[in-house]
Amino acid sequence: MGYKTEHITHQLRAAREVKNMSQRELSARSGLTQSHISQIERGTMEPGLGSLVDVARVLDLEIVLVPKKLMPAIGNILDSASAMSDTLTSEQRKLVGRVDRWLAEGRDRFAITSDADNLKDSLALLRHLPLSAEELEKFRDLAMTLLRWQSEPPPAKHVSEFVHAIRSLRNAAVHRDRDDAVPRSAYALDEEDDDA
Amino acid sequence: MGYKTEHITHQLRAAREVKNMSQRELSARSGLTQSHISQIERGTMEPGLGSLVDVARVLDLEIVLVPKKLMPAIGNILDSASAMSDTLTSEQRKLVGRVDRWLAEGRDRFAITSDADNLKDSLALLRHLPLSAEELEKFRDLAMTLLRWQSEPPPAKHVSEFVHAIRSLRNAAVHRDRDDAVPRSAYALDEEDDDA
DNA sequence: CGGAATGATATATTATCCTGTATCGATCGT
DNA sequence: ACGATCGATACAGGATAATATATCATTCCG
Repeated sequence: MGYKTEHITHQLRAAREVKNMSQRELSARSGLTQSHISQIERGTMEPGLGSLVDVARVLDLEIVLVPKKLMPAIGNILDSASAMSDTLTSEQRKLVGRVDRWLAEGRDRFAITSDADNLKDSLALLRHLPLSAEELEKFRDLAMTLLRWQSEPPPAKHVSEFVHAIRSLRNAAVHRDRDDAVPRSAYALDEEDDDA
Repeated sequence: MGYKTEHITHQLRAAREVKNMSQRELSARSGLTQSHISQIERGTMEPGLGSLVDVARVLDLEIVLVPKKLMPAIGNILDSASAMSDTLTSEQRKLVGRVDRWLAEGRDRFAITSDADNLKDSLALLRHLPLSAEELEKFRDLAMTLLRWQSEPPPAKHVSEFVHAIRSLRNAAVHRDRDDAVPRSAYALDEEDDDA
C-alpha cells in the first residue's frame, strides 16, 4: 500500500535510531502515540502531513520539496553529511570494522552462538555511537587482545569476558543523554574508511 | 490550524503555476479532486502524506527530509536553481524587466487603467514562460517601440495595439503544451540579471 | 454576446487517520 | 529471577481527510 512513502518513513526510523530515541520518547515529544509511530515506521499506516511535520520537528528534520532535476545535487550533500555523520573518530570506525570482519571470518570461533549474536549487535551500535576518550581506549585494548587469535579460536573464558565488556561499553554509549554530547576534538575525518 | 504546513502547500501552488497547470489538470493527473487540491493549496485542509506525494510526483517534485543543520546548504542549491529557473534567455528576462519598470514609472501613461493591469499580468507570465525564437523577436520589436516613449505618454491607439499583441504572445506561451518544450539553445545564463 | 475554462465553495457520504488504552513477547540491567 | 523498557498489535470511538457532484463568479476567447 504505502510503497510511495517508504523512503520517508524509513528515513524517520533511521533518524530516530541515530538519535537513540525510543518510540515512546518520540511519542512524548511529538504528541503522537507510540502506537501511531510504530505503524508509521512499519508502513502499516500513512501519516497525515501534520503528523509528519510534528515528528520531523522533534528529529530536527525539515520537509523540503525538491525538483527532481536537482535531486542528484541534493543527494550528494545529504550523503557527504551522513558519511562523516556522527562524531566518530576514524580509529573507532576502523576498530569496529576489524572486529566485525574477524567475527565474520570464523563463526566457529565462538562455542556459544548467542555470544556471537550479542557481539554483532553491540558492534552495530558502536558503529554509530560516539565514545569518550577513556571508553575508546578501553575498546582499543579489548579489540587488540581479541584480534590476536587468528588461526586458533580464543579460550571460551576470554570470549565471554570480551562480550561482556563490549556490551558494557555499548550500554554506556547508548544511555548517554543526547543533550550532553561526547566532548571530542574537531579533526574528524582522516585517511581511508575501514568499515565493511 | 495548518500553519505548520504552509510553506509546503504554498510551494505546491507555486510549482503548479510555474508549470502553468490548472487545478483540474493536476487533478486528472494526480487522482485527487480539483476541490481537494483547492482546499490543500488554500490551507483549508491538511493532505495526507499519500496525497502529497501523488501531487508532488505530477509536479516533478521529490519529498525530502533534510537535517536542519544542512538547510542552508540545501537552500543555496534550491535558490540558485530557481534563479536561472525556466529556460528563459537573458534577453527575455531583461526585456520583461524593462517594460515592467517602464510601466511602474508612470502609471498615468495609460488612459485606461485596465490596460495597465492586463499588461502587468501578461508580463508576470512572460517572466516565467519560454518563448520561441520568432515570438521573442516579435516581443523585442513590441517592447522597443513602446519604450521609446519616456517623457510623454504614447498615443492611446499604440498602447491598445501593444497590449493586444502582448496578450497574444502570452497566450501562445501559456497554451503551449508542457510536453513539447520550446527548442532552445543551451547557453542560458549571461551577464547580470535585469529583473525588477 | 455566448461558450469555455478557471478557481472557490457547498453538501453529503465514505474512508481512514488518530487517539487512548491495553496487552504481548523479547530484551536488558540489577 | 525480577522489574523495567522496548517494539509490535489489537480494538473502540471521535475527528477529519477524501470522493463525488454541483454551483457560482470571473476571466478569457471567438
